[in-house]
Amino acid sequence: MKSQLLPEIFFHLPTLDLAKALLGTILVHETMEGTTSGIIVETEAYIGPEDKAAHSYGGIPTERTRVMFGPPGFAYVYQIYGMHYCFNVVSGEETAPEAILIRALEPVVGIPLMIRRRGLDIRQLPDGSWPTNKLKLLTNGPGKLAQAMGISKDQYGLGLKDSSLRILPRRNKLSADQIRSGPRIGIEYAEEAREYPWRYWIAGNPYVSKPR
DNA sequence: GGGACGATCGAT
DNA sequence: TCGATCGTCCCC
Repeated sequence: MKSQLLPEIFFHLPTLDLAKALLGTILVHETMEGTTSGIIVETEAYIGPEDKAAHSYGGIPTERTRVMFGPPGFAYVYQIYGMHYCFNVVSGEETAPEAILIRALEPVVGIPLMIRRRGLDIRQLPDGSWPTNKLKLLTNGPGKLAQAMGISKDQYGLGLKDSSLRILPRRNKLSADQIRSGPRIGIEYAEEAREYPWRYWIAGNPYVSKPR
């Protein structure tokens, strides 16, 4: 039987390739409150030290960014605007401080727990399904999905291959025409780097934060 | 020690 | 378009 875990080499893909390869994989988090999971539908690559938008720009590690300067496949979690957390997959070898921001998920497991963590009022339809227009509010943005998944600084540095926070393989490979790309979000300050088309998402997926 | 700011979100 | 809210970073 095929392993349910990703092979170690997966995380050693070049960062832009890994940012695309992560689309369609499953992010799982097991906590005391319960388990949640979702399909990764949107990613952004940050390629320090040359990328002015990357926290590793300039190549000098800080206490916050030190995990980016280690091997790939570990969690880089940081707080932004004093109130939100963002979750990243460290990529690149130890000489390359790179990471991939996970920007949106399609909820799969633990939807009631996600709803509770997000403080929203979302109810099942009479047929037992969830309304997509409401459900997307759980995880269509990096701060939202971290809150829904229960990800905070406590998960900083966890190995993503097989710990309580892990990424599992997708069942079917996405074809190239199912992947879209464009400039990254919220980095207007980054001069020439703001144009780099390093945001990737699944075409037509309703859970993407900014569908274009 | 102090000041400026941010890979966001949600209300207006 | 704007305010919330505070850890991080960098300068003094």
